[in-house]
Amino acid sequence: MSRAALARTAPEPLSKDRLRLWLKLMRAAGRVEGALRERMRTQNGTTLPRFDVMATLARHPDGLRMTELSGHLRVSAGNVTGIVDRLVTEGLVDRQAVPGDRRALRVRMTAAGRTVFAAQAADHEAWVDELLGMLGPVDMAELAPHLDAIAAGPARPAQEAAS
Amino acid sequence: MSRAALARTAPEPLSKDRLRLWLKLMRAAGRVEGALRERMRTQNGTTLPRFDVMATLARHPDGLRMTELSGHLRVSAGNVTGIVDRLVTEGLVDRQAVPGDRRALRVRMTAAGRTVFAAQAADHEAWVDELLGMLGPVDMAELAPHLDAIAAGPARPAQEAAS
DNA sequence: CTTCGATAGTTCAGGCTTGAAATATACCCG
DNA sequence: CGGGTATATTTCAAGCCTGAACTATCGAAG
Repeated sequence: MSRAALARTAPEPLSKDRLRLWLKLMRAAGRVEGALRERMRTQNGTTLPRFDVMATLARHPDGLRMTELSGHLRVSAGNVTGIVDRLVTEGLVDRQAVPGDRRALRVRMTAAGRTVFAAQAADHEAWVDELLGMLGPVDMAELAPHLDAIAAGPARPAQEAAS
Repeated sequence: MSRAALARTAPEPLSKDRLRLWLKLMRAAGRVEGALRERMRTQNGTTLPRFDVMATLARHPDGLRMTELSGHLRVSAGNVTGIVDRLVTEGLVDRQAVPGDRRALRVRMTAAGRTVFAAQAADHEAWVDELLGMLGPVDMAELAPHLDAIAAGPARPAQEAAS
């Protein structure tokens, strides 16, 4: 078998391939993210993390607690505190007490925030459309499941995976 | 049929699809990067950026100038200054004058750096192999060209590019 | 030789990010 | 009720990262 023969001369090329693929994945994500960050900064005077918070809040008109925000964005709670602080200073977002729980705060977009976000989101979508313009529907259909699989993490050793 | 009908009510779903794909790409890269960062920190006492610098220097035994390092890593020159400073403090790397040019510095791994890096690189490869373990050769062959295309950036329409 | 634009590197302010410690409040159990 | 554990949020130190300003040197053109 060529598989076995290959294995004899090159014992484990697969892990090297995965390393190379990881490099490609990083470069692809980095390129798009870098371009988006730079445009957000120069053309919209904001940052990607701020925009991400706004985008999350836009999908939740009733607001989210800090913890929920941190969960949706997959960043640390302490980080969200700082970003929301800045958005509050800019008047795009506000924090309100949560009736039943004096520990918690609900973050919501202000009216000004909604207006500003609408413009930013339109630009953002156009930029992504441009930056990923080389991908047609077929390409995306091919990519998406793999990316989802990577994001879902390695398949667990049999027994636990069964759930 | 339903395709055409859909297109009539939703004229441009493609940019939304690209947005969704960008989200998936970010999540995939973020998941792997986060896992690698955490393991690098807890198990190797280092960081991904330091590791990246070491990995680049490992491929260039004669060393690289700061500018070359910054170019290979695609990060700003100021950033590289800080990371190399820390690696110098740790004794993993050193800076030497470049004979013909008194502005430039050549950064090279020390003997200690090579030893430390060898262990880190082995762990790193194993972790990537695990984190991307759900991808077989066929999956990677499918992914790679798309990722390269994204990293290469949008193809410019020939005419406009000229202006 | 002098001047002047280009290049190598550092420094700096501002912002993002994490993990850990600190606060304050909630909830549960006896 | 009281104590103990868990949760929500903030604070902090350390590090990463960028873009811009700054210093020093180079190289070429007079």
